[in-house]
Amino acid sequence: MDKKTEQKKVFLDIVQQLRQLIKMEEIQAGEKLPSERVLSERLGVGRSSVREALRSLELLGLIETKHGGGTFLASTHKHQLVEILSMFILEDEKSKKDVELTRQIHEKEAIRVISCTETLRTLPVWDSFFVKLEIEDAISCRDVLREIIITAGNRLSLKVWFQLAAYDGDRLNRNSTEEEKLIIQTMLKSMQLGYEKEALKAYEQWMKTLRSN
Amino acid sequence: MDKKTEQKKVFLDIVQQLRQLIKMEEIQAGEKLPSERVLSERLGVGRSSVREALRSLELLGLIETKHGGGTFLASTHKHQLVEILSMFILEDEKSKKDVELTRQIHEKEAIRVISCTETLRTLPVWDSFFVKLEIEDAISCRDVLREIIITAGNRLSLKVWFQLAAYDGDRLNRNSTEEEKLIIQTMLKSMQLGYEKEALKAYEQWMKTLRSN
DNA sequence: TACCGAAAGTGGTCTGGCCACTTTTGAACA
DNA sequence: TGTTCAAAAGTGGCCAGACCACTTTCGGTA
Repeated sequence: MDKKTEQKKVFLDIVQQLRQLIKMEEIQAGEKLPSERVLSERLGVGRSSVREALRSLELLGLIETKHGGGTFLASTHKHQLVEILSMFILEDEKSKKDVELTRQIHEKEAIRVISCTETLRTLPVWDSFFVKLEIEDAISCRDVLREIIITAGNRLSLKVWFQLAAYDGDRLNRNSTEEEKLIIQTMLKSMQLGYEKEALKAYEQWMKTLRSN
Repeated sequence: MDKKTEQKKVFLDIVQQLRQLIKMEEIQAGEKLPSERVLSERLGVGRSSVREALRSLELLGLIETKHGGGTFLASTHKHQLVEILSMFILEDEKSKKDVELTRQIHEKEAIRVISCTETLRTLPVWDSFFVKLEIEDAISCRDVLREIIITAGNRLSLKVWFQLAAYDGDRLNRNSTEEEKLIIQTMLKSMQLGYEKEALKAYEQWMKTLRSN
């Protein structure tokens, strides 16, 4: 059970304790954490060790710091993770392609899940998209995909997706063209009706269009 | 260098410089990095700042440190990432289920890719598994899945999978029962022949069996 | 009541020190 | 010549204290 209670490194231990502290004191996203000096005293460790732990979490994007202001629990979607990982790991073109493909893996699975789940595919939110697609000018690829992934209900998959989507954000954030909107409508319609195959087919077409633009 | 010294955080700057250093000096995975004191001097910053950067990368699993020995560029598959993220984000049962589902997303996609790709599904490696399944006693679920993901060729997907697989490793590392071996054979055979549907069906059955044991 | 400036609080960074552990070195030994 | 092993050097782990830059807080003045 306590598999790693005998942590060697203090800073890893602090990461653990920080987690407990956040849970105990019910610190919500965006709220302030105790100051470095306070943490140092409460946990009985040096301030530099606390900083090592905090900096680690910051790099992971789990906390944010404001010089002179304090340390705050991050509001989810601001992970530097992919940026850092990509700096070290992904450098060639093949890797960039991998990022895109991996992102699409999660997107496709979400479409499958929704198509096959009565309660999800009949959600009113999809109808709202039809309205948006006709009325609003600014609908980005990302908006639609995000809703899909969120609805599919796998939070971890969502998290991975956010990171990957942040990586080649330019293309995703661009507003959709009329051609794309049509494809999106087809896809959503198929999904609503539970036509998994058709929905995925439309999705593939959509991605193809995105690449060419 | 193009130092964009907009009062950015030194430790983030160090992370960048570290990356360049690794690239410049062609430090390979497993090889040693300069010591903290040397880095501190070369980069013209305090040792504590260097440590904050190194500890961050350590938490990400990009480097490994040996007390008294030195700091080493990590040999890929040892990312603590999921563990840390899950500590903070995934705490309930639902989340554990998410980990499993997310892992399976990548596995299924790999099976699809291989099934649909002549050059991949006809690889001799699959035949070798049939022999192994019959002769060797110790074949773990993980062995088979890993080969599948590797063959599919998406390195990022592989990386994500490694992390997720590490998360609930107990079940994956266990040796396969005779029943499971039969299912695996069915799956591989279908995959070899390009029968995507059947392969996935066998896969689902396999996972179901795993859960019940 | 509204405003402003000083004080307090907080993160950012550096220095220097001590400890524990690993690797290297070199001298004694076989 | 080759081996062994203990001392020395190298390295990470951790802490205390100091100073700076910035933000927030708070009390007094207009």
